[in-house]
Amino acid sequence: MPTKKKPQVTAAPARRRELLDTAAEVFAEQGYNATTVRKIADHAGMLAGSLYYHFDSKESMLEEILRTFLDELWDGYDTVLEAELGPRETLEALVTESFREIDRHRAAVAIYQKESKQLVAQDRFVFLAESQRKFEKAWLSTLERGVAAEVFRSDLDVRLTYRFVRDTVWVAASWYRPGGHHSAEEIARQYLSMVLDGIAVRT
Amino acid sequence: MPTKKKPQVTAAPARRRELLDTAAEVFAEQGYNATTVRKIADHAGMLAGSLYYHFDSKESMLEEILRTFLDELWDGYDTVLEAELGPRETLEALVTESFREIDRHRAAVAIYQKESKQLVAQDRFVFLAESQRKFEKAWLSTLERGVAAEVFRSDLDVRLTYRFVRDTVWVAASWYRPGGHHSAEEIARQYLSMVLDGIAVRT
DNA sequence: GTCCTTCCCTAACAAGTGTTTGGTAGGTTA
DNA sequence: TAACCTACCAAACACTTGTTAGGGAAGGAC
Repeated sequence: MPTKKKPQVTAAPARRRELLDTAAEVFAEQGYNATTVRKIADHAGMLAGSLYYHFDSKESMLEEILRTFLDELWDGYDTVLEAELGPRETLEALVTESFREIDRHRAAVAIYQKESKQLVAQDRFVFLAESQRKFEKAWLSTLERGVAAEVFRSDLDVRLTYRFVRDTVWVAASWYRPGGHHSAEEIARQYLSMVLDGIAVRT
Repeated sequence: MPTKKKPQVTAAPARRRELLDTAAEVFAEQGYNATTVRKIADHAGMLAGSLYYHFDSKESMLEEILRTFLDELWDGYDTVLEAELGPRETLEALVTESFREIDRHRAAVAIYQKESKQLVAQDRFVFLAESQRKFEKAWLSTLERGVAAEVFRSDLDVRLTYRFVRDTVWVAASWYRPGGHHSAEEIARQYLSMVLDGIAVRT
């Protein structure tokens, strides 16, 4: 009774990565639901059925794309958090790191932004919810530390501030294009300047 | 040769409005493509085919939802712009007006945010592109006036600032729920405070 | 009563969906 | 040469999709 053999997930999946990249591109551009496996196959220069040699399902492609992105994101975030910088420096580092991730995983970030809300309800995507909780905890505690240390304003609702900073950073993925006018670091610098000091002239 | 009669679009469409509201709700929650006409019909307590007594197609529902929203949005925006306030007061009024629209058209705004990018390519949704141009012009000129009048900082990229303010405001629709902790005006006030003066303590 | 309009249902349609099955060309190994 | 593995194709599958055609119940107009 020979079980069907699939290519090793753990082994070096050169072609697999290629296909995931093109899939991510199409998902980001057209939306997950509007993307048919035939469109993905078209972009990859093959037929729809051939994708199933590499992947179990369309959904498993999406899962792998998001997992890969979040794994790398948390690599960066954890490094920042373990450095135990001051609140303001932590915020600056987190924002900068976020823009670097947008630079590296533009498509995955766009997909995450658009689809995560509907995906978290599904069992196979619970890891999205876990990531969100961890994310919120990291940011909220940084903001609260800053308020306690009197480097961030205390007259603002912290949760509102959190959503403000979070959204401000990540929506950039919807218009950011690598190789554009500004580098990720330059955008991070200006964003930080706006978030920290505002856009009004100081009087 | 009797042409098929559809209910008058111009006449008072009480039921029509109801159906559009529920459709908008489902579109916003599940995404346009993931929403089937059967789901909409379910939420409205009827069968899928019955929707076609009121509407030509699923797409025409979406169009009417977005058109209605944008019409009301520009009613508010035009009123603000015609008042010819100073740049800072204009920005404050535009932001406040935006949050009021989010309060009134939460579902439509969420749909707009998620789908407009893919819709503008279609002929029947060109009005989205026109609105976007008008929108960008209104905001950019306000920001530029502010820089010239030295009420907004001149060391920031104006286009970046534009996207910053724009996104900052509209993504709120993704988490805002009417009847929550803060009113639309209260959120607008705090957002404006952050955008204008930043979240850092002034030293 | 009859007629007409409004609003919905029943039942089906064709097109498109994700997925499966069996096959096969080409390279590698024995 | 023979056996085998990789990566794909060809063709179909069951199901869901948006949409349509015909019918009928309720109620007001005449």
